[in-house]
Amino acid sequence: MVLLHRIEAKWRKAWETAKIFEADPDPKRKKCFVTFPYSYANGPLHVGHAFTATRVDAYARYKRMQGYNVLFPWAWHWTGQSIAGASERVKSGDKAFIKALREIDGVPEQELRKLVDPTYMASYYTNENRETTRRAGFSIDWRREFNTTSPIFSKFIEWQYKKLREKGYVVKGTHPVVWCSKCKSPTGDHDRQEGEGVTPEEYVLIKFKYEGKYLPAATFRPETIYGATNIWVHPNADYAEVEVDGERWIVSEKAAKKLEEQKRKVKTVRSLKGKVLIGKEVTNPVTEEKHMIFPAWFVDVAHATGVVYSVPAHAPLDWLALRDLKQSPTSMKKFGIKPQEVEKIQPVSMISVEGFGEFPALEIIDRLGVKDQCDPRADEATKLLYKKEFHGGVLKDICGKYAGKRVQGVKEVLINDFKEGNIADTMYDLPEPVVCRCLTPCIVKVLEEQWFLKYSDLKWKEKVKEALQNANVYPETAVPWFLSTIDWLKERPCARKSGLGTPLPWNKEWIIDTLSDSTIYMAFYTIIKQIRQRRITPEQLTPAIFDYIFYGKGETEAIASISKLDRRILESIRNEFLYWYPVDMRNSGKELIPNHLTFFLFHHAALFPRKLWPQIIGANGMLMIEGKKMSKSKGNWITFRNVIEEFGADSTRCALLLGAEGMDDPDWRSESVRDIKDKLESFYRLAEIIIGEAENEEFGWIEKWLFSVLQKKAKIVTDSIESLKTRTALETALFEVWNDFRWYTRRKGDLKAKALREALNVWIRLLSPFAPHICEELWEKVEGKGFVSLAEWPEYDVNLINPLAEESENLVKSILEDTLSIIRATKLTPTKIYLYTATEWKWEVYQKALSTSGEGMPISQSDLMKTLMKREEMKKKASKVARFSGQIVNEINRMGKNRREELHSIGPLDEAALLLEAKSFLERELKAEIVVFKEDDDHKFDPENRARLAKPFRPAIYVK
RNA sequence: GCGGGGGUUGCCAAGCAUGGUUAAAGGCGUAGCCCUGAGGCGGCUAUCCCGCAGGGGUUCGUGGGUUCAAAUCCCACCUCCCGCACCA
Repeated sequence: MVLLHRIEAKWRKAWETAKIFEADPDPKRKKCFVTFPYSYANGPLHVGHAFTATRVDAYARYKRMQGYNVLFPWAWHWTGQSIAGASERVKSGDKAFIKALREIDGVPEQELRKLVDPTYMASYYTNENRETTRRAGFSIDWRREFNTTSPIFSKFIEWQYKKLREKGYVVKGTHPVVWCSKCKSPTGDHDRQEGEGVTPEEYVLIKFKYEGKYLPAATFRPETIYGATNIWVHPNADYAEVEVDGERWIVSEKAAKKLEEQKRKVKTVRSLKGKVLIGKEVTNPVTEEKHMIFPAWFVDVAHATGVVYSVPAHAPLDWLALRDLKQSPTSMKKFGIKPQEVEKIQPVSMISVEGFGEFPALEIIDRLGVKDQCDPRADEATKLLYKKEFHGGVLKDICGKYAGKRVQGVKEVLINDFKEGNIADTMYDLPEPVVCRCLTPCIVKVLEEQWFLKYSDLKWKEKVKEALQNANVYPETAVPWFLSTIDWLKERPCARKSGLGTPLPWNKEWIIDTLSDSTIYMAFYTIIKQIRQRRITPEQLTPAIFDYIFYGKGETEAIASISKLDRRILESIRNEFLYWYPVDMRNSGKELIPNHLTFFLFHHAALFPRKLWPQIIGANGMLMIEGKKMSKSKGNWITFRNVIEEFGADSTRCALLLGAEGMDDPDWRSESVRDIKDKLESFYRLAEIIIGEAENEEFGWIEKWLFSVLQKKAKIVTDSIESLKTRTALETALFEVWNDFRWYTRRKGDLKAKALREALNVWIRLLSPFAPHICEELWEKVEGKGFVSLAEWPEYDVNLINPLAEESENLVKSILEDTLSIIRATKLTPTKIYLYTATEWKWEVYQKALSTSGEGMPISQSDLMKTLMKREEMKKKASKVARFSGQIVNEINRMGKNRREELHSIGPLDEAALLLEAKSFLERELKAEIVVFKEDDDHKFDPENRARLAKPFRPAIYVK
């Protein structure tokens, strides 16, 4: 462990001193620009960040070794309200929060009290996390670091917004939000004490006419108005007559207050109790029928208007309430209702739905056995029927112009028609209570003068889809998710009134939404270095300058003089942008697909020409901790810093990458990190031995074999990293290659060949994107000069592929395995093992069979025989040939085409020679004498008559 | 509800887009042996079941189907996880 830490510190320093990760434009080299979504500076980096970032770094390092001029920059996200919120919690002395800071984040006491200042908090974590990032060994160009509240960055964001507005992508409008009247701000999910996931719902209010006024009854099912039979109000609740936008409405008092928050002009005229309304009549604005107002205790005045209309045929609660009412004539008298008024009310059927008769509500009540309106199953019945009728319902003849239409299809149309005819209005409300963390019940507020990004714009969406198609997405399974997100996105509010960030350029009291800071900021990385080096001030960064840099717009000379900039500087910045852009690879957690990554595409599509759109987009799973989701409250929060200190950077990086790829969620287990650490240490020791022992120039079969399989492994690693399959890549580079080295060592019996050291040289390079420090140290030992970080990536070399060598080793391996299997099955302890290699004519038959089945069609034994019998020598032993060909036809047919071609191209093996070569190895392994015969050797020892079982690639065995 | 991704041999996890070389990579764990003063590390062997000859049998969520051949293709079902907006 000490060793690993020492190595890591050494190379971290060496890289920084040599500045090898600082990337400047170089027209002679291909470039590669990779980015990681900057982390939010309200806490320490955790192992989840580490997983995603390590994937980016491994890719960056791999590309750099391939000769690309790689730029991997890093920055810090300070904007938004989380940091403000967090320091607020410190200020207010939130005990649990402070405890977490102290114990999980490891904030020292003297720093803790300074965190009441949000800017201080952001810079505190930025410093912490920068150090963590350094220790992780990420190959970052630090000259381009910035945070998102810097004045220069703000200028860039302002430019972005001006452009978007010019293109009509930023629009003004209103928007309903869950609102806390005490905090005077929207109450997001994380700010809630109660009501997680609850969003404002739009209710349709059917305006029943009542004495020159309106009684607006709230519903989600306005189509049922054709089945209305009466109105329900709560007799004991408080209602009010109010003036709403010039009309007289009667709604609950609570509803009146809510409407005020929803951009309506509301003036209370008088208060009244619900019972005042009972027994009165209203007019159905659609059917012009008269309905009486009845009392109902299920009506909740805290919900929408506190007025509902009754559709007993299709709404279980309405039917139940009506039935309850009919059964208690006394209560009706109390309200002055004649029992016959209730008696005469019959359900009106107006939706036909499969599986139900005239009155679905009645049927479903029977089926579920609902007792009365207080029975909790009443709710279940309502939901069930609603779903049924919505998806499968058709409106009946009494439904006017909507008759015969499906409920699902006609609903929107009907609502619009009703609104236009002043039959209906709408209001927002919360379907379930929401309580703010400050314990205030929330309401819905319609925010005015809200600014929106018009993600609903169909032309924009089309362009984004092009951008998506233009990019390679890894894994590909993420594509449908992107597509559905693009389709689903609507107007999105893009400015808030609180938190850190850039004010809207045309309305400074609004602050630009934090997610807009992360859409095209990669372009900023390409220019910040020079802006800083040239000491350009924020004031100089006018929109015209950005237009020039990003679009090449305008006369260089003129633009330069207005901003008091040297023309050459301006050109140089423009060129640097053009050199690095587009983004070649951006990778993030999959949870950012529905927001950040899609917005990233939206804004690029809107602001940049096609050739500057992103090239590769990667998404990965969410890190789990010992099988559970990481969360501070569960206490399984693991910081990146801590694991680096405990296990070392290389072990951490490898353990993370070996966890998962694609969109699978990797699992962090401390046990497996320890294993990886041991593995790396043991790899290090093995490498040292190989380096130390290399002395001779041998390059025999086994060396050829090693280099051949190494090529294949290099190819797998290369192809895998290329498509961001980092797990496969590392698994191959570490374990699979290791197994090849093991087999070599075992076969060879020593580590003295210089060729082995050459192979190690390749191995170190294959591993270095993943475990860069340890590989750097070994590179120094094996190569003596330069950085492995800049060494040439081992490309697959087809000239080193040696099928014959591989097949020879396969032969030795399978002899060893088969013999062991025989020993196991027979429980013999052999003293002598006889091997019999197949005779020549069998090889001829075998080759013939391989070649005639070349086209991938199965061969038949009879066809094979026909071909073979053309030759006299074969005819002479026709029965033997027939028996043998029968044995191999199936086996060959079952091979893939490639395998057949490969075996055919190798031709007959000199198995006897190969086995003699491997004799001492086999004797060592099997602890018995090995004797090799040819099948047709007349002097062979073959008491069990096994020799005749020999087949090509499969010598017969006799164990004694 | 809508949308997305999964269910593989003790565990983690490949394979599935291009069906056959797959009882199914690799890692971990477990057992035996070797190495070592001991431990760790390392090496070998085994690890679905059966087997005194390299073999046989039964497997890849469940149930059907296509095919000479299916973990891989088709259909239905069961089941787990994730996202759903003013939060980053």
